[in-house]
Amino acid sequence: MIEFNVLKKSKISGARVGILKTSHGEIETPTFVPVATQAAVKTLDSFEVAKTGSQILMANTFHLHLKPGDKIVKANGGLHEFMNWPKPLMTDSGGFQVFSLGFGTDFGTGKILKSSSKKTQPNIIETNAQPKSLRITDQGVYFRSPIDGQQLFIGPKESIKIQENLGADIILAFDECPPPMASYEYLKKSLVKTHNWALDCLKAKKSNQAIYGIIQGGFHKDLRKESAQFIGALPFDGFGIGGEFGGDKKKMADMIAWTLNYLPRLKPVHLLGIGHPDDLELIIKAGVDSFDCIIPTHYARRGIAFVEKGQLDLTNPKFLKDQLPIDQKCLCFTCQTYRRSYLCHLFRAKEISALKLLSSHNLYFFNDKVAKIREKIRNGKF
RNA sequence: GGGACUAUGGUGUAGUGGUAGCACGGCAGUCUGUGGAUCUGUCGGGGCGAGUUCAAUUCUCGUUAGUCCCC
Repeated sequence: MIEFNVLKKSKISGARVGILKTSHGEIETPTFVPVATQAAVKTLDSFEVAKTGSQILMANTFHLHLKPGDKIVKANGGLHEFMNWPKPLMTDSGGFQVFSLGFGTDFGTGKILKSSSKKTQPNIIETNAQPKSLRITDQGVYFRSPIDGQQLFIGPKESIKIQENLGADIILAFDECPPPMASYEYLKKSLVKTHNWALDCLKAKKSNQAIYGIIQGGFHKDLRKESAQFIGALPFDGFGIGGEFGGDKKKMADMIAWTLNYLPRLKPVHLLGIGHPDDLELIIKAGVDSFDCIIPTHYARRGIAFVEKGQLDLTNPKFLKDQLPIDQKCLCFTCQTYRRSYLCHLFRAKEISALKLLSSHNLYFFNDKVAKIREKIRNGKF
């Protein structure tokens, strides 16, 4: 179980600071949640992750079910013990992976539809369309294991069972993350599915883990409202907001704020999979308490370093002569120890230590940025 | 000193008397509930000098360089 207390609400935005108590410690909110899909933040061990100021991680039901198997994790004492991370954990339900494996693969798209994309026109996925490699039914999803091809099925009950075996502090209801180019009718029908699955998840859960219900609805205000009202009325411990929100970042923030209007605000709200540095202030002002995103670690592996004024591509040879740390004001291990020139060399030489050093910096940067925002909220300046 | 073989983008290699292809690489994009991935675009080439021919990277000769063998 968790306990959530809002300590201060901003008077100039929807932002708020709070404390989320779990049996593995307390989390200051709003907080960034690094992604540890396979029970690991890529390139870092749990001690290194802790040094980046991370308070909670998010592991993945789908991936861990396939490898090594949730029963293996359970036999090893659960996720906390397995990965030697004594702090709070949450697990994603696997719903997003269904999208990613299905329509995401078919259309070569992420969940966010880029306006510049010509291949993926909106409204091309009609009500009864199915992705090529899996089948989504009212009960759940049939798919083939990407590992050995065997037929598998995950529905709300299965997802909850897996998440109980994994043993995170916070688990998520199994939802359908609809493709961004889905028609209105598809989204409406998908929403019914997600809502029914939410009921099934609550019914199936036997553990004392906290569970968040997921709100969908795409970029339609009426569907977001309907979803928030339906899910918000159920006895969840918190809520997740998923899917995409349409258009630009401003519209995204407006849609999140709109959705929050229809949720009970005494419970924590997590925004799923959003968190580009340009999004941080917007989504916190909209009122979310936590959000996960692969960007800091994913971009780190491509050589993109986040700094106060934007980002640096450390694979660019111009940095070979740059004696400065990544960010002069940053107190992370990497910035205290190494220069841009050396990191640039490591990236260009494809040394794996480059990925680790930059992942560490980027996570520190994100956590630090959010910590500073918390401070501003406390001081009434945000 | 004599002989043989080879010479094509940055690297490794195809092929051809008429527009030189592939892989890797470089550069630029892409990336939001994970892709060290992928994808897209782009850069870049027949050692040098003669000859034959309408046309030579291709055929011939010379030259230079490299590799190997012999003395």
